[in-house]
Amino acid sequence: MDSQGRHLYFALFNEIGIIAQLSRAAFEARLPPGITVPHFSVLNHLVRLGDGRTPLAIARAFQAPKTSMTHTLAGLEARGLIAMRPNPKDKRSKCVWLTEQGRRFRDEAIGRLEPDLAALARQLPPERLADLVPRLAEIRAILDAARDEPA
Amino acid sequence: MDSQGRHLYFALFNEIGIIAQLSRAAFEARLPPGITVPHFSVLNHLVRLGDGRTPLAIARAFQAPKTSMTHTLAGLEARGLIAMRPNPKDKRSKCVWLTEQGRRFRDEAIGRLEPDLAALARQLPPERLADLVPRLAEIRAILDAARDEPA
DNA sequence: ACCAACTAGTGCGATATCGTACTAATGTCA
DNA sequence: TGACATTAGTACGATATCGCACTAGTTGGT
Repeated sequence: MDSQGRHLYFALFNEIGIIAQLSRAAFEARLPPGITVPHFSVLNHLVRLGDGRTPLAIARAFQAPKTSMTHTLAGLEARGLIAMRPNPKDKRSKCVWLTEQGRRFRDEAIGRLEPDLAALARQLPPERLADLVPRLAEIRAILDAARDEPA
Repeated sequence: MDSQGRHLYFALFNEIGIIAQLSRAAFEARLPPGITVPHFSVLNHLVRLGDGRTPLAIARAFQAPKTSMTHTLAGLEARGLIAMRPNPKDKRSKCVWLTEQGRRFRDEAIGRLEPDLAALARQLPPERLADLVPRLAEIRAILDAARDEPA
């Protein structure tokens, strides 16, 4: 591959890395101190797709290492936003349940993000980026599949 | 904004976050231990656009906080890949210069990344994603502009 | 029923990220 | 020129990320 072709991929991942960084910082600026994007994302995930899932299942949904998820869940539990209960089907495992505070927290967080999302939507109308999500998902799937393959 | 509209933006930034994470991990797996993507990116930046820049200029090019850049540059200097010299135009400031090892290191790193890039290019031909880069750059610019604005 | 291979979760350690606060130097404006 | 605001870089501290290695529990083949 020549320098031109290489540069396209570098540029792509560079933009993606910067957007991830900037969007994360913007999100966290609207969340209470100590609450990170992963914290919120997990709450949101559980509200949208249902709670009672295992830590590993949640980690996989975010393509995140399970050790990172342990840490994120510990933070949520310490703040009373989730409760971890033993998994009756597998004694090694646990199930993650939302608490009342957890649900309320997620709703309030979304309320606080609303003005920024609205401002963003004004500059970037949904229809202008709707096709982006499936295309990015395709790239994500390719990278994810390549993860445990031979060199 | 309703739940549907919100979800589109959440999905977008979620995909971007995951891609950033996966691509970063894949990159770093091909770099020597202790060398991170930011390390490589800075070397690559200096080779492509010229060295002798100040730390702050480099930080801005990556939309990164200057404290993070201090840390990244310290790592590169400790490994002998760059040299920091005083800036003759401003005694507060410094200039970052590539060493011979730095240039060689960057070339070798690209060589090690080559097989993965080629494999990626097979699954994601350049023409299928060429339009993605400017569209992401637009999003990046919007987020960057929103950074220091009032709530 | 047994034992080996595997799996879920976590403790630990190394390192990255980045905000705050500081120092030294520069710019500005009267 | 003097005083004040601004800027470049860094030290420091708090926290996030994540690989390795370990424990407890499960599974599958015999």
